[in-house]
Amino acid sequence: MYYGLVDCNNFFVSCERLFNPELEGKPVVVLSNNDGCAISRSNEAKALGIPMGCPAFKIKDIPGAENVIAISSNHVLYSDISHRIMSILGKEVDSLQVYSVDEAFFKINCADAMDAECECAALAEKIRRSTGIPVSVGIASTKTLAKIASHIAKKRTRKMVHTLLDRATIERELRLIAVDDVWGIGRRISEKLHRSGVYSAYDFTRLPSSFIKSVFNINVERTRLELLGESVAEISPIDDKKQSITTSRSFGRLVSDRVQLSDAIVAFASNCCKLLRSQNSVAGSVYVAVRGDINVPSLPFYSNCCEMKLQYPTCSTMEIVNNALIALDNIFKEGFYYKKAGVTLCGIRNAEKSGMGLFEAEQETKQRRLMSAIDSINATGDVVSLAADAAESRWHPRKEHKPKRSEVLRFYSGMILPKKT
DNA sequence: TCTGGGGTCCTAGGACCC
DNA sequence: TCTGGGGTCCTAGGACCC
Repeated sequence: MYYGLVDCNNFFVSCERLFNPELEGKPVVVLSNNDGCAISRSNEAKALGIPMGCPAFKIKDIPGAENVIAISSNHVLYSDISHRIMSILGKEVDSLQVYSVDEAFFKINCADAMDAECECAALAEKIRRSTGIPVSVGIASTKTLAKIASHIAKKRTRKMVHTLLDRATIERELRLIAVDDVWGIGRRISEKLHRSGVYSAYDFTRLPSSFIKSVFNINVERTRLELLGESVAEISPIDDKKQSITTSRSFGRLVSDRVQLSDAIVAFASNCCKLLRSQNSVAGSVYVAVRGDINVPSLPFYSNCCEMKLQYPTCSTMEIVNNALIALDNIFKEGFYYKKAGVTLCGIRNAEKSGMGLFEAEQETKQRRLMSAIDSINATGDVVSLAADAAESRWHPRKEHKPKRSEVLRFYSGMILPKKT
């Protein structure tokens, strides 16, 4: 049994190219919310040296990057295409684990590596043909090695599939890979590893287990075992329910007005509640955070947060919005300029097993009926953007590189994308 | 002018209980 | 006068991911 990882190539850019074939072969970046920074780059943009997360205003200063095409992100579109890809995968493979919007792990029950490679090549081709999105597949004996294999397919061999099973080959590859690039080793841990003279993934595998467990934690040791071919990260069972739900945004312009900030909090909290109800859950607390802009040294910086425990677990927009506004009152300070705010719902549990008293349960059921009626009325709208449009608030994010809506619709209606049921 | 948004998991330490 | 030890639960903060 092997592990496979399907990874969509330059996913957001590839999605945009579906609707605008003129973007093929050109350097393209997709920008984050508020057109802040690059969050997806075409191979041509990567070749120009535009790093991931590069602030949008710095891109034009990179030599050769004057003609880069920048596009405001459209996450609704990307999520739609992602669902289509995952549903194709779901029909073709065993035990699919959707890991992110553009990645999924699965099990391969082939007798030998050759068969596995053929099967995965057919799978990648099927996805490309039916969605137009190019993907890379990594095959290995553990999930961590499958990640490395798909990385090699993307960056080095430029083939759809790469298999990493032979022990000697694995060792050779691990010597070439920086420990920083291993899945599960982030900035902090790699800094610490560097201080111990560990730079390559291979060096990392040579460290004693006891050292890693005492200096780091069990997850880092698991990563080491996975690199050595011992599978300890299983395919997790599919559970779509979120344990926390966040809506947060950077604002288009700085906001100092309490009413505008409240507008944003109401919209964010409402959006969280809509998501909460869509997974049939209730929340135990609501957490509100606000912060200034650290990049404007001339203004005093302030950031704060406040969590409100709800009287009983609920999915009621009214209840949650009220508490979010109380939380905002607790932390709002007059005279400061705010760049970002967010609302998070915590203590999420199943609505049926929420452990409420009889009275609370009755109240909650009434609220839930009312809310589901409102949800069906609003089924087509987006609470966050509706509120923003109505108030024309300063906090509404900028999207100056948005493709014309008519173009997207025209492509969209003729496309392969699935109808939502 | 201008630097995203949304998640998960682990751990240390405090509170509390017996 | 004398002031333990161990278990469990919760939470804040840190680290990671895409």
